[in-house]
Amino acid sequence: MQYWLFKSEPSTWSWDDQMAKGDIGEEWDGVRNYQARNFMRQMEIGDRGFFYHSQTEKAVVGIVEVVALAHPDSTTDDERWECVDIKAISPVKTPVTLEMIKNDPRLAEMVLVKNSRLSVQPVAEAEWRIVCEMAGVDP
DNA sequence: GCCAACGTTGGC
DNA sequence: GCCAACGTTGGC
Repeated sequence: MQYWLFKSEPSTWSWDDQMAKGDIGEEWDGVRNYQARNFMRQMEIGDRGFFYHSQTEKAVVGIVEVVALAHPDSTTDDERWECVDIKAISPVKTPVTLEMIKNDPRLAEMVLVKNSRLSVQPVAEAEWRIVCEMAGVDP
């Protein structure tokens, strides 16, 4: 089991949009970055991830689960691009803001801090537990 | 709205 | 295969 972080602009695809899809989930499409795509190829069914709102909110707002392995991205004919499907598991009790993450020295190595532009990122197990604790959800 | 950081593209 | 130019992202 691995952990991930999915970043989205709420004006494009928000946590509310994701929850509205229920257990069926939705493609994490639109990724046009090789690093992000390669991480999605590594994902397995049942892997968990944080749903992060960039731009206005800049916070982890929900927990998601991978429900489909990487497959061609239906929004393009370009066969280079693939994506997984994810479904919402639960919202967090307390959104964990980027500021909170930056202020915790234990999270200084998070990709979110080190490479803020990467839209799909791996999360270390220790980081997962710490952020879950801050968010008030079970790891 | 600005700007820094980064990734991608294309000419050589 | 290098590197300059360009486009995009995201924090501030």
